Amino acid sequence: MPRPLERSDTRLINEVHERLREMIATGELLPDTRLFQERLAASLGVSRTPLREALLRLEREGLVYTVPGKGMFVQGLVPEQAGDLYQLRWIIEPFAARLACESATPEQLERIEAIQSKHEREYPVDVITAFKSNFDLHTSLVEQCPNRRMYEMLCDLWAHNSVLLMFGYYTHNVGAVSNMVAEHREIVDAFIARDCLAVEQLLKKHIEEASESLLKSLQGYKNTGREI
Amino acid sequence: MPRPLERSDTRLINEVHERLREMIATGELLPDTRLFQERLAASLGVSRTPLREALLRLEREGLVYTVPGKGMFVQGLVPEQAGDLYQLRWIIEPFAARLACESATPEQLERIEAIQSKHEREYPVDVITAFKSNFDLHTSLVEQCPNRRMYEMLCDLWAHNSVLLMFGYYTHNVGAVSNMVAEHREIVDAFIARDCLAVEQLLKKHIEEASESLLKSLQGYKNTGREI
DNA sequence: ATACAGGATTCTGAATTCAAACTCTTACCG
DNA sequence: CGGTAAGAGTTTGAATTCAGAATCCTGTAT
Repeated sequence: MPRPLERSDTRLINEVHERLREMIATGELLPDTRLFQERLAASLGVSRTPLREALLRLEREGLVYTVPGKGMFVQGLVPEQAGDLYQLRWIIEPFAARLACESATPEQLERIEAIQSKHEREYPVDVITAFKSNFDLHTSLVEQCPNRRMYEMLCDLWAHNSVLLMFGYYTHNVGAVSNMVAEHREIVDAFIARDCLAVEQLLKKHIEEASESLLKSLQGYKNTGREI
Repeated sequence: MPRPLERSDTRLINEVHERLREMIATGELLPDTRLFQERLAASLGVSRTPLREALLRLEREGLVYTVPGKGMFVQGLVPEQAGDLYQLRWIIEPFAARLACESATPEQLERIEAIQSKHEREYPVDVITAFKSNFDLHTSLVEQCPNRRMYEMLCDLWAHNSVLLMFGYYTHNVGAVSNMVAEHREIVDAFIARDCLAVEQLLKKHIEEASESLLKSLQGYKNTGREI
């Protein structure tokens, strides 16, 4: 009997959501940009219906905000929110990484090592690549977390966090990247050695430091809105 | 100058979302119920557009799931997911309660005491009221948490958790409610005494026990779908 | 010149329409 | 009798349309 192959989710909302996330994370859409639905939908080649649905997802993820009768805007950098995000990551991510480490397969360990090696080989790089690399590594540390809901929450936090990294951190203080690579290496080594508690502790410390560094660089940040 | 009064969000999506959450939490819509958009929209007195948008929110909250070309269904009780939810609450909720306790105002303390007293006075009660009471108390403990994103996450977790409580716990093991009331009293007393660390510890223990109790009662649970 | 009023224009929120996918029924064939 | 295929009827996903709100522009009065 031919296995009942499950069809993939071809709804436009997924493509649009993915694309908008990317546009925000890479700075193609700057903070406080007003998102005119007609134009934006046209530029993505879809109608307003799937666009609106994707925007609602992004709203829940904290990447855009709504002003009721007026429209939706790209969420800007509110230092206070940055603190909230890092606090959440600080609580959840190390825990998730420990769980992932406890149930990691050899293939997973190889994958993580590969990502970290690439990360190290390619440094120094442009901001976009460094950001992506960072994202990939943190994602790989938790993607085998057996608590799927926890994993999804972290993905959302990371999507939002990306915006902060792009605008507040790398652009103002790129030197800190080398430090980051070294810290990642420590964590990866612990992970591969299956020292789950060490992974948890190191990641916690890493996030603390990243948070401190970002919040410092956000001092006096002034964002400038723009329209598409 | 007349203060620029900010208009409230009157979008239908909010009403519909709220109402559907309630219908799921109270069991008006049972697990695995298929949600026919036309009929459901009509029964709520709106068109499919705001209904679909509300359903997408619920999907993200984990209360409904989508089968791509087929439709949306009320998320049933997967014991594994119940464990995931409690694990997340265990990590986040005690932390949030501690933060809330640290910055609580006297009015807030009064409010919590009032909710707990009511909770105690009204016991024993029907399942719906007990559930609501429980929800109110847990919500009140974290609603002053300065990390708003954390608070919102907990709201989502609680909305989903409500479904579990309604179907898996109270209905099978109502006796445990009295135990619950006593544990809540301990936590409330610590909160009012501003013993923030005790609040964190007690809540952690409380969630552990609730989780254990629920997972036990879910053993052998078999859910039965239904259509509206 | 500036502030305000009024109307044209644009945009959102919601309803409706449309096309494609899915489901259910029934009829036909092995 | 069981299985399969055709087609009618639903239902979804997406586009379009519509009404009301917000914005912008212009003209007038101070």
